[in-house]
Amino acid sequence: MRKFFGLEMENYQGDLTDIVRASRGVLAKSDAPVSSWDFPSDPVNNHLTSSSIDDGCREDIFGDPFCNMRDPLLHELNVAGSSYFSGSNATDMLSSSVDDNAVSFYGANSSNILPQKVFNEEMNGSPCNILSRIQISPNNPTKLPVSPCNSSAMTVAASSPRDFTPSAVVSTDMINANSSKSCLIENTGQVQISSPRNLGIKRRKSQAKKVVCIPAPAAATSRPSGEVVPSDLWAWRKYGQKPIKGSPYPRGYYRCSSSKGCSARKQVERSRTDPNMLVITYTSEHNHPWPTQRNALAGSTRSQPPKNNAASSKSTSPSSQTQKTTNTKEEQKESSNDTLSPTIVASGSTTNASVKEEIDDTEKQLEMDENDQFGEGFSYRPTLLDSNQSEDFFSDLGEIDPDHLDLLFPQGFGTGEEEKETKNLDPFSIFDWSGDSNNTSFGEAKGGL
DNA sequence: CGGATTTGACCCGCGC
DNA sequence: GCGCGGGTCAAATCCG
Repeated sequence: MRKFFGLEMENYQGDLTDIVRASRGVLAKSDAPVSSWDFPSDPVNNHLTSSSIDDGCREDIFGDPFCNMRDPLLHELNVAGSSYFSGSNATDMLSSSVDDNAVSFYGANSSNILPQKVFNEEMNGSPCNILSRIQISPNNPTKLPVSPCNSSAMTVAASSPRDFTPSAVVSTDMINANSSKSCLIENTGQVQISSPRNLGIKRRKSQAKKVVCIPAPAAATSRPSGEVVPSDLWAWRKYGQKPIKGSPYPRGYYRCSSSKGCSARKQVERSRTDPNMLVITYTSEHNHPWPTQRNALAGSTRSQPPKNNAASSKSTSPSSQTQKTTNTKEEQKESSNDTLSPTIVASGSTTNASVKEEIDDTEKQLEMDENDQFGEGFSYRPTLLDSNQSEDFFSDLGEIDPDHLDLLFPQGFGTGEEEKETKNLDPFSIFDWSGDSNNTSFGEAKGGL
């Protein structure tokens, strides 16, 4: 990353201050040598201190309205992010005690830590998964299964759905390594948002944005088909796609289809430098409760991408033309599946640097402050965990079809009650991954929920 | 048939 | 004022 950062610094030098404002974690990156690409021999020493990590969440200092929010999605991401390190750099995590949950999880059995090389493999775009290589210890309930798939490793630090609390913290260094350089690039992308032009856009939008950088569920180069992306609770409908200047990858535009009239939107695009990374930008907010039955109102997400030639032939976008037959299709499919990878890099509500939120200015900040968190603000509802709704939600989670879980965790994680418990640990379909065409489709997973 | 996806067209803000 | 680029709309199409 150092190397990476050097490059980025050159590219975005003038916007460093913006980076600082946007995310201390990102800022820290400039000083943190940790990188998935240029990993220090002694990651522990080179990583941020745990204190910095803990403070990392104090983005409220920077006016982060999301800092206190409990977004299941973000928690999911958050936890996942931690999990990623379990396989890649767990040692570092343990030493830094980044997250209580993570610690409890990892601390229980550090022997399962994957070698650094595994991490490196992952970060180098190897389609295969750390998770598949992680051994799940039946004797260690806290250690969660790993999903077979993709670049993201994932484990859940929480031992139960209710453990998805803000306490779960992803360190910025975790983010660094976790997010890979592409993610960092996207972080610098934040800087771009801070550019005059982007300021204008923000002004126009007059909305806060939350950016999440996650490993792409499917590498543009390797996954024939069947890749499945874990999803958040919301149903999203794609309403547009545009080629983005300077990026070989198009950006997909989604709006919430969980409820009509919901203004929540998100943008999904691949990192321009690392197709394995996806950048999801959330804008606006949900104006409705969490769907207890995900996609109850939404139609099915297409489990199969449209025939390539059909869409490709129609494509007239110059920049995306070539992508159509390669990355674009996969990306779209990923996007349609709510592109939320378990290895999401960070959580705005807990700490992190990779999830960033942007507020135009103090005025915007005030706007956010004035907004009811459940109304105008991002509705990544904090109430989820303490409301009846949340209970409903989790109860619904308990309805996950065991068959699906079997598909997800063919290796199993023990037997009997323990196994059942494990199944409940994936309320957000975090482990709903499929590495082959015989996938447990997203749609199926949704049905399970 | 309802809902999602695709994609060209349109709108808007910004820089020159 | 014009062009560029990002964001959105909406008709056509696809899919279960």
